[in-house]
Amino acid sequence: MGTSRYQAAVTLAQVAEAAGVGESTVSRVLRNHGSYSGKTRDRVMTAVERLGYVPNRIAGTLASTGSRLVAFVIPSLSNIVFADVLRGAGATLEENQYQAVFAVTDYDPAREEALVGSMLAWRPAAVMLAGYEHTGRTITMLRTANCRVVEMLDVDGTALDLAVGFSNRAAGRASAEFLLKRGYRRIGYVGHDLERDTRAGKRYSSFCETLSVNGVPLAGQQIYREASSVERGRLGLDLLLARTPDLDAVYFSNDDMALGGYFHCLARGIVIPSQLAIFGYNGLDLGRVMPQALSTIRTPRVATGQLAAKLIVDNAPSQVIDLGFELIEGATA
Amino acid sequence: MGTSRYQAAVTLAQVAEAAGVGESTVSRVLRNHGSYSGKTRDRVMTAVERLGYVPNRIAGTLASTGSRLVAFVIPSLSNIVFADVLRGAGATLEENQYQAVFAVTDYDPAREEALVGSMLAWRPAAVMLAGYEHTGRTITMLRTANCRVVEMLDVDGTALDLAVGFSNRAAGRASAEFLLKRGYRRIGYVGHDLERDTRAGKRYSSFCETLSVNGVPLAGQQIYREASSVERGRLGLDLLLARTPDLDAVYFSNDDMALGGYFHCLARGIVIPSQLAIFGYNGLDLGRVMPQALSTIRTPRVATGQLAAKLIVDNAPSQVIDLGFELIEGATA
DNA sequence: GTGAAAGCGCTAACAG
DNA sequence: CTGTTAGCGCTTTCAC
Repeated sequence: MGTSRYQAAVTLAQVAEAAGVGESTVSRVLRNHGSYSGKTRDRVMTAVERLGYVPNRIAGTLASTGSRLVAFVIPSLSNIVFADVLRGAGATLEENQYQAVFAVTDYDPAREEALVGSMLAWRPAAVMLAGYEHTGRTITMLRTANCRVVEMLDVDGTALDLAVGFSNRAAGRASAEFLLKRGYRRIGYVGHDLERDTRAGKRYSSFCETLSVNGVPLAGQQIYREASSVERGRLGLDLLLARTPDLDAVYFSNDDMALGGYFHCLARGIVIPSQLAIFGYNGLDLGRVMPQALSTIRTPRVATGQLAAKLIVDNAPSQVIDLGFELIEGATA
Repeated sequence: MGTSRYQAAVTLAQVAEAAGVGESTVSRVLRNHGSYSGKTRDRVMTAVERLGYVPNRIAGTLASTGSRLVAFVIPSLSNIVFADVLRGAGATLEENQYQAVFAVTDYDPAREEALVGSMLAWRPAAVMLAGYEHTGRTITMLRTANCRVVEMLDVDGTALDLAVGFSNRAAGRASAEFLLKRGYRRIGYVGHDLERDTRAGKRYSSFCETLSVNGVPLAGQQIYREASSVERGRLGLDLLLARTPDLDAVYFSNDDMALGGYFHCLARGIVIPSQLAIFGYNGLDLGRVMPQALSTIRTPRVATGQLAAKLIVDNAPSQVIDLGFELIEGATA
């Protein structure tokens, strides 16, 4: 077993010989492309079955020009957002015999650059990225490569080729307008690494601007340089309230952070929303299940993945598609 | 842009010509394998830079015998468990220039079979699976293929080649023993699809057996046929308590389900743990952040991924590695 | 409807 | 230290 179990793989040539036909005939039958008689098909399939032949896609891809590989270069797998996108794309790609390959950048543009480079070495049909913020070299590589590019989960910027998502700026603005409409005036923010998660950064700045424009500047904030987590949401709210006890509402960078904030309130006996309102972002399922439904913005993550995949499969022309989002008026704000 | 932007990719031969050297020299320099002078290296690298050459790994893999592809065939991406495993494996694989490819089965053995088949077409160096329960054909394909196989997250069974994980049976037993030791005697279970998530099934049966052996049979259960979720945890506990109001503890199939149960108790004013104890499984970070820390079992998911990758990179002999787990005595049970 | 032959772009001997 | 030469296993003309 293991390393010692060597067994030369069956090749198409062997199948051809066993079936007593030419190689190209086997290839035609297997890909159901071109013409062949029912009789030959049976002979080929019998040989395939008997020998346990598994086509070698590496060779197939090299021989034909285009590959059916789609490369996802995403910031994180722990963040359910990207898992949702991948899930959305999965079905469509699979139906069309595409294969997904992926790499994780940890929100680091330099890593993204390196990973895009190594992905391109597989000559993928498309590269799928998050957002518009890439290094110059990443952009150059992508432009030079003969492949489609989809920038996902953002539409606030200039697309390289295709873009599918929604406006993070609009989401930040909508969140601010909602809190203002509800009458909150002492509003704080608890967030995670804005520099690297540029989409969270766009929501934040747009949120703040909207508050300012309405004469209600942000009353306090706690921003971590690390990734978001339930724990940082809880600690962040604790710290923020220690500095600014008179807040009446807090906007969190996402639902995970908001859940942490919710837990903090529960633990400290802070009544939601009368004493403190909480607002999140993402619209995760768990927000609906909390004792008080989380007020948040639901983003079309699965749909983004689905559409991104469909655009690639259909070889659609370059375009930007805004799928919008939905504001959930829960019970926490 | 898009589909119209065609640009034949630069090949190694072109680089060789531009640098005025042979193809194999370029290959050696690029792979830093074999010997070459500093002078030629510079000429090659200059040409590579100038032409923007990106090696074609498809061709490289076909020419050399072994591929550096590792295929992950996992049940789900929404379940953080598998994201953790992938995260663990990612770094090691990357350092060693391996590329991860993946496909999602949705806990369906038939889909697993189909996906393993199409993965094998890429001639991966290894196929990474969850658990031991596979169809006969899947097993045959895996045995016939000349590649390593790692079954992850379980050690209760017979490994095909390599296995890395922990004992789900032991985890179920430990959970039961813990609850008994704490004095609970009216114990219920709320779970998700046991037939497909066979690891959850093993925990369940082992949990029940342990209770029975100790003369405290399971007092009630609510089992869904669908995947786990916070929502099903909450609804499940609601239904279970409606039928069996006198429970003093509930074992959930995982932490997500347990969180749902926790939310239900909060919403209904059920005091934890005096009125009802809650016990989960997985040891997710959020369990520590809940107002009352969740009592659960922490599994080494990232470590499983890391080790699985390391075994492949090191081409280790066939073996089964039990990484164990840790019981977290939280505040909910 | 079918086969022969020429590559796809690279790596891996093997000479030199 | 470097160039030449076979392939890797398949797809794709192009004849027949």
